[in-house]
Amino acid sequence: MRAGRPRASSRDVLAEAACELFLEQGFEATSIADIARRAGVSRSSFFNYATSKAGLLWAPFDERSAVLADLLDAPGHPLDAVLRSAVLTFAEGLRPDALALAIANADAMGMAADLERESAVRMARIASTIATGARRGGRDGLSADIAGAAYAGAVMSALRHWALAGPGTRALRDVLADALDALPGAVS
Amino acid sequence: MRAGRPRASSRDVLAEAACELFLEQGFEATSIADIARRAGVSRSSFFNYATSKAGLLWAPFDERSAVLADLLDAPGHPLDAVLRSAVLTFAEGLRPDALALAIANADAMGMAADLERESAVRMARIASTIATGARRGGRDGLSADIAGAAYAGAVMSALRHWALAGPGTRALRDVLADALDALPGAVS
DNA sequence: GCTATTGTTGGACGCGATCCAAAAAAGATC
DNA sequence: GATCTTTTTTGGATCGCGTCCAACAATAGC
Repeated sequence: MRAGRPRASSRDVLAEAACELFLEQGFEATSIADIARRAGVSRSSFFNYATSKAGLLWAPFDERSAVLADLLDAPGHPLDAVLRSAVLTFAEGLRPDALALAIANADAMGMAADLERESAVRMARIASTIATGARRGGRDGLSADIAGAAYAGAVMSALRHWALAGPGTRALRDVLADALDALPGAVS
Repeated sequence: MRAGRPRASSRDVLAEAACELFLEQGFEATSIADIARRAGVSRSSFFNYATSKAGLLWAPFDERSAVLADLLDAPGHPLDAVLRSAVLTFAEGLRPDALALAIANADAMGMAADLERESAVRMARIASTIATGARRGGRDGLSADIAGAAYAGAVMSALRHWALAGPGTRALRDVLADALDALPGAVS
C-alpha cells in the first residue's frame, strides 16, 4: 500500500456530483463549492481532482490524448495507417461517461457555450498532435496541419455522435472507425 | 453627426496598448485595469470595446467570421468552389494587425497558452460554420464535419504562417489561397 | 511510539467579468 | 441659450474562479 493519507473521494465521484448539479441548476449557476459540497469534500480539495470546473468532465479524454501524443512520438515514420491505428488506440481506452452525459444533455445543463469552448481546445490539441506526427512522416507543414485538423474533426464528430446516440449503443471505437473511413474523399 | 457622447477611444487603441503591455510585462501579469489605464479610459469602459481580455485581439477576426457565416447562409447549394470563394472573401477584409503581432511574439508575450485556447475556439467555430454549409450542399453529417475541420485547419494554418512571416510580406488572402490549394490530397 | 509521506482543510488573495446608477458630452428642438 | 434625448463614461459593488499556503489529519514502515 502507498503511504500517506488516503484520498477522500475520486474524480468520478466529483464528476457525477457535478452532472447532477448541472442538471438541477445549470452549469453557470453551479459553483465549484457546490460540487465539492455535494461530493463531500472541501472546495480546496476539488483542485486535487480537477484543474477547473470545465476540465473536470474532460479529464479522461485528456489522459487518452496524452497517450495519443506518446504513440505518435514513438520512433518510426507515421504513415496514414499509423495515424489511423494510433487514433483508434486512443479511443479504445477512452471511457468518458460523465462527458457523454453532458454532451447528450447539453441544453438541459446550459452547457452549450462551455462545451463549445472546451471541445474546441481538445480538437485543436489533437489536430496539433497529429500534425506534428504527420510532419515527422514526411508531409510539409501545410498539408500536415490540414490532415491533423481533418483527423481531429473526425474524432470530435465521432465523439459527439457516439454521445448523442447513447454510450450503450455502440462502442466509441467503432463510431470513430467509421469516421476515419470517411476521411479520404471528404475533401475532394 | 450621430447624437450622444462621442467615444473616448477605440478598439484599435486598446489593442495597441494591450500589445505594448504584453511585451513589457507578459500577458498574465497584465490586468485589464492596466490596459485601460494605458489607453486612457476606465476599467469599466474596457468592456465597451471588448468582451474579454483574450478576445480583444480577436475582434477583427470574429467580425469577419460573422461575414463568413452570412455568406454560407445565403441561398443556393454551397459546392466546394463556393466554400473556397467564401473563405477567401472572409480573408480579404481581414486586417488583424494586433493579432498578428501577438502570434509573432507569442513567446515574448507569454501568450502561448492563451493563443492556443482562443485560436482553438475560432478554429472550431469556422469548422462548424463550414460544416453546416457543406451539409446544405448535400454532404452527409460526418464528411461535412471533416471537411469543415479541414478548411478550418487551413485557415488557421495560413493565419499563423502569415503572421510569422510578417504581415507585410504577403497578403493574407494569397497565403490562404495556397493553403486551400493543399486541401485536396492532404487526406489521401 | 516516531517519522515520513500523502491528502485535506480553511482562509486569504488577485483578477476577470457582470451589473447598475449617476454623471458627462454631444446633437436636436424650440 | 435652455432643455431634452441619446450615447458613452465612470466608479463602485458583487460574484466566482483559480492560486497559494500553513496547519492539520491519516496512513505505512520502522
